[in-house]
Amino acid sequence: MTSASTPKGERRRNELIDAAAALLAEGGFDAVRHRAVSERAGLPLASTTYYFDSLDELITAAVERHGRNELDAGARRLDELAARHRGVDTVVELMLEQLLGPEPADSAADLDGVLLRYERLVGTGRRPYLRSLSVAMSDEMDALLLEICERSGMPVSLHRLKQLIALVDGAVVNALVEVNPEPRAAARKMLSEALQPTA
Amino acid sequence: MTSASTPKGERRRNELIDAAAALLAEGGFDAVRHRAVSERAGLPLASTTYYFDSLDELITAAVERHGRNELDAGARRLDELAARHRGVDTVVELMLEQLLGPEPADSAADLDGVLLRYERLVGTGRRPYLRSLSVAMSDEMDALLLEICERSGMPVSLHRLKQLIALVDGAVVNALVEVNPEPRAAARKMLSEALQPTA
DNA sequence: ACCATTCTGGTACGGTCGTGCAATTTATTT
DNA sequence: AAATAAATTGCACGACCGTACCAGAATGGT
Repeated sequence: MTSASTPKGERRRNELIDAAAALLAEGGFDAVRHRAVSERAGLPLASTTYYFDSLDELITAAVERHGRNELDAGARRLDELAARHRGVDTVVELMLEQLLGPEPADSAADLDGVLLRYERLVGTGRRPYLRSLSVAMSDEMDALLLEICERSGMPVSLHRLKQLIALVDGAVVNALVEVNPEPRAAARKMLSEALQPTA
Repeated sequence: MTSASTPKGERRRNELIDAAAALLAEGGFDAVRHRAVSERAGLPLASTTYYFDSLDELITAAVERHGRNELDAGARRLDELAARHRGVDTVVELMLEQLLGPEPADSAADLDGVLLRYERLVGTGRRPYLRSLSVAMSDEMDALLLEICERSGMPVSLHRLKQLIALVDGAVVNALVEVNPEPRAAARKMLSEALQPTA
């Protein structure tokens, strides 16, 4: 069964997705297992196979939930963003917050969070069933970023935006291998330089 | 035992690394397993645990072998590269060849090859034991690319080079999620625009 | 009341995995 | 050739995995 039909069933199914999304955020794709999800949700193992035809489907739901949470948080931030001129540094910070999530106090936690976004990108390469979902979420992210720039008096074309995103993503994946990885700082530097009026 | 002490042992250990590197290139990190490696090398299962203390050590050796092969091939290409002025398009192609490997005729094979490079980058995030190795290989790659630009009459600073690499890497990881992924084409476009004298 | 459908959860099967270890083969020394 | 040491390997243990199965409980329509 791929979807529940009673309200209670729907609630349980939902709890499983929440648990799966949390595991995904903490340990990546490999952490999303039937047993781990069911234990986390406090539900029996068999409930995971009852509500999801396969593990792939469960993972898909977890990716969607996690992405949706992030995009919603981004949209909320955007709602509170007044339209006014902003300096480069501020815009950079807003974009990073959107692309990498809000910066946690613990820098190790930041690494984990950042890691997942890029595991999702690369992991989609070996998981074709995630493609359409990933594409849709990327498009939403693009729209959010466009709006941020717009409202900050620094409008950019979609084309230019994709350059900037590539710059951030590239900076991050390269920073991930460093002995002391600070992907956010690396991305900040790249983005800041690229947005500077001119050098 | 982490290293063999007889010539024959050294040879066998070497065959295991070759097999592991091949599996890595074909199926990513998850494909490097004791049993798969031993079968591929035509050696008994226990030989993998005899020559390598753990799977991590075997994976490390495979990553090193694979990276070394690629860097050596790059160095060989560089040796045959005469110093003379080249157009942007040509330099772009040379850089992509270095960063993503030579373009195979089969575009599906290209995807596999490209995927691995980025699995390695992101995978290093969750495999700290690969960090120092990955850093060293990245540095070698930087040197190779610097030299390519130099010999093509288009010298760049290390700082600028890192921007260009980030651009390529970012374009690739974003292209990986597309319904019809053409990471090389996406990277080519980005890089070409960035190197254009000015628009 | 009934019954069909939906849901629940305990359990087990067949599989892959990393790894430890005793036995065996091979090499070296006496 | 015998004794000793080193290198090699067959094998199995325990863990974890996805998933199928099925008896029973809850639910909702009649």
